[in-house]
Amino acid sequence: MQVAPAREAQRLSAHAPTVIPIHAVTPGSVSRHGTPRCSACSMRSICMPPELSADELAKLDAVICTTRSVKRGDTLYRAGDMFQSIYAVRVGSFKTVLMHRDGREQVTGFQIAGEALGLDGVCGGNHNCDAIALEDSIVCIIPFAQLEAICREIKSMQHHIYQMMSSEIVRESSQMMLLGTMTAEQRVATFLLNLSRRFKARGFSPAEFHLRMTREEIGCYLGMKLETVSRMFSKFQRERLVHANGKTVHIVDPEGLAQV
Amino acid sequence: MQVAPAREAQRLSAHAPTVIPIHAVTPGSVSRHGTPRCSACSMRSICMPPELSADELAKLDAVICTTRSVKRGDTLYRAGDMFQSIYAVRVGSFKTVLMHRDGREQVTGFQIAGEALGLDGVCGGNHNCDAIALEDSIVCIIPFAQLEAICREIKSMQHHIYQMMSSEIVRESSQMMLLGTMTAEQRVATFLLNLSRRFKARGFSPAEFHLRMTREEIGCYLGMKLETVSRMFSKFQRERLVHANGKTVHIVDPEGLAQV
DNA sequence: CGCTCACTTGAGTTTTTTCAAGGACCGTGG
DNA sequence: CCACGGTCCTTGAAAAAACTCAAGTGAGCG
Repeated sequence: MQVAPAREAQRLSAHAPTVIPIHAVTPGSVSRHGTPRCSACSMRSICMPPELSADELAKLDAVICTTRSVKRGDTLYRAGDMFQSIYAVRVGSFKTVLMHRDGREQVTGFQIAGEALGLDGVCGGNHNCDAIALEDSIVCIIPFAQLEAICREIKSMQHHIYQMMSSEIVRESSQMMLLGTMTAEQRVATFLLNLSRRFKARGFSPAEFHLRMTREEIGCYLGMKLETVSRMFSKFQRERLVHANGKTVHIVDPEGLAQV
Repeated sequence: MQVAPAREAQRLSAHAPTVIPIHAVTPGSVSRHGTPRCSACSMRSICMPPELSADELAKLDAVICTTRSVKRGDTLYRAGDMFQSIYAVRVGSFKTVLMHRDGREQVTGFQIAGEALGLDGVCGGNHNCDAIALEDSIVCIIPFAQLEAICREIKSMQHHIYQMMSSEIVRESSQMMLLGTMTAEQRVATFLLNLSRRFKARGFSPAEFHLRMTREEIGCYLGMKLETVSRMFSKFQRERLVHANGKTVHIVDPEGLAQV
């Protein structure tokens, strides 16, 4: 079920754990990652506030000067690691996993291109969860101390960072509602529609996409067992709401799915 | 079960939805709320970074110049209200409630004295949930635009606000883990221990306290029905872990509770 | 003093999990 | 090119957990 990474990276690049102003990404631009400068980055409209001057962009370029590749299955950071930077996913996708002492695991989010990682590390100075690449991925490294300095100078950047963090709070609230009040069926439907919406917002098909995560990871995110996730996929298939073949998903009837 | 508000307000004043540096509050100081100036506020050590100069405090005083009383059951703000300020609970306690179109409700947090409210409003410019007082309460009003201005000047304030927001992200992650992976028994145990810890951090008894929320609100926060909450309380009572009489809770065996 | 609201408890039902088995797909190496 | 091993996915049947419905109790308030 693992398809060519380059194409897949693009397909999946439209989550929204930390809400950032979202624009379509022209296909092809995502994989062009030789330029670590924000001023030349095709994803700038996704990561950054829109109203930056050339002068302000230059300041950003001076700070965000490195990227990092993370192979599928490798960690970008682990819980307990010292916090120094936040990250913007440039290519690929990640999951963040919170681990309890007794071994219980909770996937707290899936992040794709244009989305932020590591905001949980600001408090306490250590990362709070593991960030693991779901496929070969590339992130921009944004040293937080320097970002703070920029935010003291550029009002719109300051506000943007506050908005990013607030968006993450809101996203997590929604996920709490999902976990606290929805049936297994509703959770899976909501999950698929959320993915769909994010893909659409990036200019990809909202109806057909590939999942980079396993049924187990989905279950771990939605608070249910992998078998239950699988049963819900089968149920939606019987009801002609979704056509799923392994990790390939085709949403046939989005309205029907929303009414589940 | 509603006891004299003044005493109760103090008892409950030790949650930690948005983690803020926590110190004991000397009894009596909380209800002395005629002074809306941070420089003279007995809770400053809870709300503010410790290393502020007199000059910096003066700037804060100029901004945080109003408080607001909210009667039990009244809303501090509602979902959809325009966002202008964040709030610090000075006296009393609140719940934040997220409502789905179909009527489903999720309590996303309980906030007590010294804790922040409204950070979810930064993104989008509107509040995202309802904040409802669990008892007669008083909040400090902190206009966010002015707070941002201060943060551009005072580095430690800037970092403090980032930490507050990050703490809220971390708190919500933990709640997702609770909702996603724990049994009803574990959820209630975790809830009680969390309350206990927060009370203790404020100088109140970690072993004995009053709940300001109903079983239904607890259930709504923990993703279960009120009957299930009640059964867990009874179970803990039978097992001599907790002695509960209505809203009065006595934690008899914290270690045992932690091992549930 | 009576009413209402919150809480407790029991019995039966529903949902989800657990355990188990089998099948599909992928990458590897012969 | 094909066989093989591992991982992932699907499905069924039984068990466990939580919910629903229902009844009854107790405490605070007007």
